[in-house]
Amino acid sequence: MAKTPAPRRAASARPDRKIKAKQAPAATVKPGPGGTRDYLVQDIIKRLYDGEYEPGQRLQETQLTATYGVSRGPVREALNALAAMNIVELTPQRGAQLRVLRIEEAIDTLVVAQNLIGLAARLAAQQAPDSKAGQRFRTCLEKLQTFKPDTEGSAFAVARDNFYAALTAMANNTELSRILPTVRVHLIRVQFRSLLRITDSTRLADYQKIAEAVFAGRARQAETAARAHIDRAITRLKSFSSE
Amino acid sequence: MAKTPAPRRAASARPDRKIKAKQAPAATVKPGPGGTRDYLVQDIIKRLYDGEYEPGQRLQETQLTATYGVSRGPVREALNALAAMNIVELTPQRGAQLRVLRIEEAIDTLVVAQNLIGLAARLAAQQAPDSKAGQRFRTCLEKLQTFKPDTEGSAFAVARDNFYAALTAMANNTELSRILPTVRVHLIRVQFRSLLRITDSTRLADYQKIAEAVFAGRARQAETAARAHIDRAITRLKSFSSE
DNA sequence: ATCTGTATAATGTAGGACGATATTTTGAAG
DNA sequence: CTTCAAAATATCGTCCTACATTATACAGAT
Repeated sequence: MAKTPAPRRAASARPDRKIKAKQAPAATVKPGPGGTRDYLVQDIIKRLYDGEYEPGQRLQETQLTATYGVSRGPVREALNALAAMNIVELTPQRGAQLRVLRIEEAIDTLVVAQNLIGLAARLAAQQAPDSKAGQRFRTCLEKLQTFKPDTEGSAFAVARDNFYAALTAMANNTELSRILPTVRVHLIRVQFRSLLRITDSTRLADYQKIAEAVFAGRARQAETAARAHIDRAITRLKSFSSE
Repeated sequence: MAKTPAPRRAASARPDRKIKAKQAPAATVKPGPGGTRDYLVQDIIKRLYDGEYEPGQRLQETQLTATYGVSRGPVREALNALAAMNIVELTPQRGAQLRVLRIEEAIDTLVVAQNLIGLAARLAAQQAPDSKAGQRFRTCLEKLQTFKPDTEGSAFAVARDNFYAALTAMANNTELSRILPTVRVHLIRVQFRSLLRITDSTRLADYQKIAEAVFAGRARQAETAARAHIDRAITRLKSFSSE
């Protein structure tokens, strides 16, 4: 095995990887008081999804300061927020590094997501299907079904996020609403997209099944369906981790 | 004579609650580089457990700066970290306020905690009991048992935290280890101490039962025991919320 | 070649400053 | 006297500078 080492600072160990320093000064952003940190967080996530930043890349305060035209204070706060979301890894005196999920960690995340989303489905099924949240959930499902089964890209990702968000909202559990968005399932898709593609073939049917159980008020069945859906991804990843 | 310091943003919504400012200068702390923020977080939580801070109290940066003898930077970072843990509520331009849970929110939190801790117990039971994490778990259990059944205060809270942390560590799921500490079950105890006291009578037995199942490798039983333990608190709270 | 000490770079924190904003207080109008 | 509006005040959000601490890189010694 090659060294596992975390190339500490400047990837001197692998000078090959030239992470192109951002070039776009990004026109100093100033969305208003209190919004700077959130903007940084959102933008860094966006760039990560867009491939502009890649897992493993180090995020240096000075560099971010220059990129966004803000001072170190908000930058540090944004990095702390990202660390709380498990998107970056903070090491004392070493700064922030975009997290790279080992496949085992991805499985761990999915296992937790499986439980929480299963819980959400169960709770949602116990709510009135015709409530405002229920109707929103129905709308999100229909939106999802407008996509072809093999659709890729951010449009479907957004629709899926909305689907889960609506499911969570319908569950009507404040703590669940707080905690579920911090489980960064999407990071897994960013990193393991190719491995998971196959499991996507049945996803629309899965969503349908979950929704039907929810609307029928069958809590247990809704939970089972949700868990089964995520279980496909887990199984798929496991088959690669054991190789 | 100038009137009392005119509390700036006195909780206008509830002016009744008299909050006394802390007085202990707390001797400037300097645990080393990188440790300042964590120390602040831990100490604020500790004071909350000890009743020195109470839910609803506002935490002002200037005041914390004076109390701990650190600058605003680390204070702000600590407050952000506490917000990520849902211990304080941050409002733009209004600062931090120790969170007050409505009883329904407390129940929501316990429901989520029930699932996650149940998951932790199940996973832990599937691990080797003699592993390093297993031994640590055993140690934490023994430590817990040294407390009298009706113990109150931060010492027991810390021991219980360690117990759950050890259980989680034994579960060997990185995502669970990240997410479970952000579910602040103990805040509920701080706020609803009187309502939950009765359920405390059996807690030591509950912990024992969980640990036994874990060490015996009975995953299902471990999960059930963990869920049952938290279910007591949920039931208790529900009986008050429906009144 | 490996080890060791120094130089360099980046983080962690301090402290001061200023604009923006929420709250309180003051003042005016009814 | 009550109600509403404007001024006063306190606190937050951000910027800036500075310095100590610490990890890394590099050069020199063994």
